[in-house]
Amino acid sequence: MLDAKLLRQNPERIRGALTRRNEPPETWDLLERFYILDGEWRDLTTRTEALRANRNSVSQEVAARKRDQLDAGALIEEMRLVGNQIQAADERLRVLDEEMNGILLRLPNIPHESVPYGHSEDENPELRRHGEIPIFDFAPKPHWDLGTGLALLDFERASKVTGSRFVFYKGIGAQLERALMNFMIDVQTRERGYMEVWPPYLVNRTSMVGTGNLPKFEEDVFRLEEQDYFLIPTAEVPVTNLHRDEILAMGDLPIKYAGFSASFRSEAGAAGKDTRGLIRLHQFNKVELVQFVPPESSYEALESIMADAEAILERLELPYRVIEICTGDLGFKDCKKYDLEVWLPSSAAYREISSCTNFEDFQARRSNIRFRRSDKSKPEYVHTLNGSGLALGRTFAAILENYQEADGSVRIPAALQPYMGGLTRIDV
RNA sequence: GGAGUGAUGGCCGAGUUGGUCGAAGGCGCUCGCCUGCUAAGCGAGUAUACGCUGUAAAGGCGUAUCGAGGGUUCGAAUCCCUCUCACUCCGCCA
Repeated sequence: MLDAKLLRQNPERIRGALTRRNEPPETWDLLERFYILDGEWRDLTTRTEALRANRNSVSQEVAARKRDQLDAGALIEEMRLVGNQIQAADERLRVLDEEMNGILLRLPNIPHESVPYGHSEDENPELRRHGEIPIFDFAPKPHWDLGTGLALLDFERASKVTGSRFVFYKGIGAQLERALMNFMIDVQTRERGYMEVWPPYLVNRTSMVGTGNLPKFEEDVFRLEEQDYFLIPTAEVPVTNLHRDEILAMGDLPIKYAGFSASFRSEAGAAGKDTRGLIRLHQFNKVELVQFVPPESSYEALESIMADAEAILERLELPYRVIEICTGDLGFKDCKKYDLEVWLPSSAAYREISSCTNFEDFQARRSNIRFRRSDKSKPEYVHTLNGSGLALGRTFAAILENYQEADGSVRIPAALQPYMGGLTRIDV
């Protein structure tokens, strides 16, 4: 969330951000509403605190008189009235507070000045491409055909057991998914300085609010009926919340975690989109990279986190491109974001496989994650970042499609072979 | 799931016949002194947020915070209620 002080002191900056982001009128209404509430809140706070100060000093007086065996009845009576006024004011302040906080939690982040202006995803600039797009002398099959043909994937039974948008990985398929997990985690922990974490898959509401997944996007996630717990939509949520309400030492930073988890998305509103295959499931696996850094180095960290994700694609020798997200396509909590998109031959298109984001202090402020430069200095908010490194399901799909052969068999990328017991190809 | 105990400042730990408690004491930390080095010793300091005021910085005044929320009271760390979490024992379970 944004700093309430910033809203007060620099309304033009906030309005500029909303303009650049192409925010709908509702967001503007929220902002104007905030200013109205804030005026009343500050006025009432000042007056209430004066009443409190008065009551505190008179109460001392009461204590003194009682000690001296003097009558304090008049003072007590007077303070009873003051107490009533305070109570009424508190009531109103609580209401104001709640609504203001609700607004703050719903106002989007301010895009970094370097983010290109644009209205929608169509205006996201492509920064660069890597790898050779494979040329097939046959019609490349989609991964779901390859996967079911090789008995690696079973969508039919998954929809019997659970429902649509779920999958069973089986046999070599399950092994491949597990190999991807180990490969990705190993690269990030052994070569790129991340600490491995395996987080809870359920989190409480406070954690979801902390990362910015709530209150605005409740329809996108799964919630337990009997308890206010949510299935994590990404490991970003539990891993970022690891340090909620903590004050870190400068020497601890940067903190870098690579977390493996299943991710759960309700995909509300995605009816009809990507209905086949591994691209859009209610549950998928992902290795997520999360960093906590001092503010001055967060943009450097964004570049490095992207490089960490790219390392996986490069080692798997998958063709991909990098795009930068323009202001109009930026997520609610993002300051700046890059997407990595992998080539999928069956659709002859690049598809998102990783997204690397700098949130600056947006999440840190919500979840109260701070650090001290030295023992004497005041706590400051850290900057948080994350990036997928990578989404396993989409990587699985990309391998099947890019490494397929005319007969429907699939070669195993060299980097993965040690994780597959030396297997070099999956034969029909 | 049943029974019980507890939650105080960076840490430990007093305080529970309500008032002089933002909170004793110790440890840690910071600065200064002392000191061949180290250790020890001496002195001072050491929470956060918000509001008002104000500045080049600072500061000043006030309010709130003793797990969270609510209540009683002129006044609550201290009394009452609800919740959360931790620990112990029993049961169950991977």
